[in-house]
Amino acid sequence: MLTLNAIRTQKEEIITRLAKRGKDRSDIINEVISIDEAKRSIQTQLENNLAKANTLAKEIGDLFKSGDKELAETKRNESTELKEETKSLEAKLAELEGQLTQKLYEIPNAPSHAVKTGITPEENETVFEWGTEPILPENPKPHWELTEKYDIIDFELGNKITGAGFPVYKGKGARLQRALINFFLDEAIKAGYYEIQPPILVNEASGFGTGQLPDKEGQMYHDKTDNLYLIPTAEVPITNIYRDVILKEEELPIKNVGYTPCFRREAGSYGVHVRGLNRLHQFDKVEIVQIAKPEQSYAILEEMVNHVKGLMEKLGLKYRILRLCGGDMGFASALTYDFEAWSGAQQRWLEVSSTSNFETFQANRLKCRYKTKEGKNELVHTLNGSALALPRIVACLLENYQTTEGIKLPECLHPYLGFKSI
RNA sequence: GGAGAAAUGGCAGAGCGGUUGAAUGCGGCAGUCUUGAAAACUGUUUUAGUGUAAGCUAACGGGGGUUCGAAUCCCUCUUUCUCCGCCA
Repeated sequence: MLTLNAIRTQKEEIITRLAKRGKDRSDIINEVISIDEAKRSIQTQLENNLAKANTLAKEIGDLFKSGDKELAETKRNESTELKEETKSLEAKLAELEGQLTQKLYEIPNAPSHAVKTGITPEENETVFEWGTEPILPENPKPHWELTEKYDIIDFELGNKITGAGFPVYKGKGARLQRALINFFLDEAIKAGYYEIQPPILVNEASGFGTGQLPDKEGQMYHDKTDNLYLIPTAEVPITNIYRDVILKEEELPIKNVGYTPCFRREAGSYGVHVRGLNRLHQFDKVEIVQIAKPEQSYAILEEMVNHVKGLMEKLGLKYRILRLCGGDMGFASALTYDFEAWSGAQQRWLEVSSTSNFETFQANRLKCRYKTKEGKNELVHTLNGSALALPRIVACLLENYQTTEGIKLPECLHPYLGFKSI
């Protein structure tokens, strides 16, 4: 969430930046400010009361010791009265605090200055393109036909075991998954990332920390017995490592990478565009996460984008990079680049990575700070990106590398695969 | 799953109803000494809110209660440890 301090001191700027999401939020910002003012005034009264009560308590203690029972009794009554008042102030304060956090939770992150105002995906800006249209045989097959033809991914079997959106990878299909995961992890490690294998079930506090809760409750699978959530992305457990942590300045930036399965309920998605691997309930993803000092975070975002570019180019997949417009960005993001790979047989772009700077939005919820050289604690910036999400990469690899003699997979994967083609 | 014990500052570890935001030790930081370092000595060393500031307030796992007053008593939740059972 946005910091109260930012809302108080840079109100106009925040309103301007929020407007990039295509909706005016000045009302809610003003509400926050007025609730905060009311809250602070109550708080001052309450603290004065408590100070009085503390003094009285000390006096009473002394009076009892010196044996002046009568005066002690008088003061005791005085203190009891004071307590009534304190209770009602506490109740008011709690209520205002509740309102305040409620409002703060409703406000999305303020988009960075580089972000274009807009609402729909059509308004995203293409900032980079690479690669050429793959040369395919006559009547190229979409991946869901190829997976069936070569018997490498079985959607029907997944239906039987679990349900739609949970495919079974078989034989070379399973090995391709494993190869991609290892390839992505190794590339990240070469780039200086530290590998983490986190839990894939997280508690409520972690869901709040990265912003999935309270809003996107319905997007996650929830185990009610133990009140745990299946992660929609490794971002959740990996970023939550730093919840309630004060880092040393020299530790930053922290670069972590982790492979996890990801689970998304995808409530409300349907239609041809979700066929095959295009949209799944369970999929594999390698995620890169960085924790940075504010002044370095945008340079780091570029570095992360370059890392993903390198992966796409080694895989030889035609792709483009979009800078999302305000309205298409996630709730917590200040700036997001989406990578889309070209799917030769479907003749459409598929999103394969989303790389974002959250600035202090997550850090504020996480209470993740670092101690500056001057000894002050300041919120860090958090960033993350998919590097990469597997299913659509697999779809594009299968489609774009299909030939009449089989699917000839790119060279960078050969050492990981143990074979060259399917 | 059953039985028991515990949770205090960066760490270790006192305190068990009234100058205890918290003894003591270690660690960290600054200084004295030294050519430099070590040792020794001296000082300092949590976070958040509020206020121009002095200050005030809150926090001893979380939440609630008793009391004029709680780290200290009571309830509850969570976590950790030990023993037993089960088990990849």
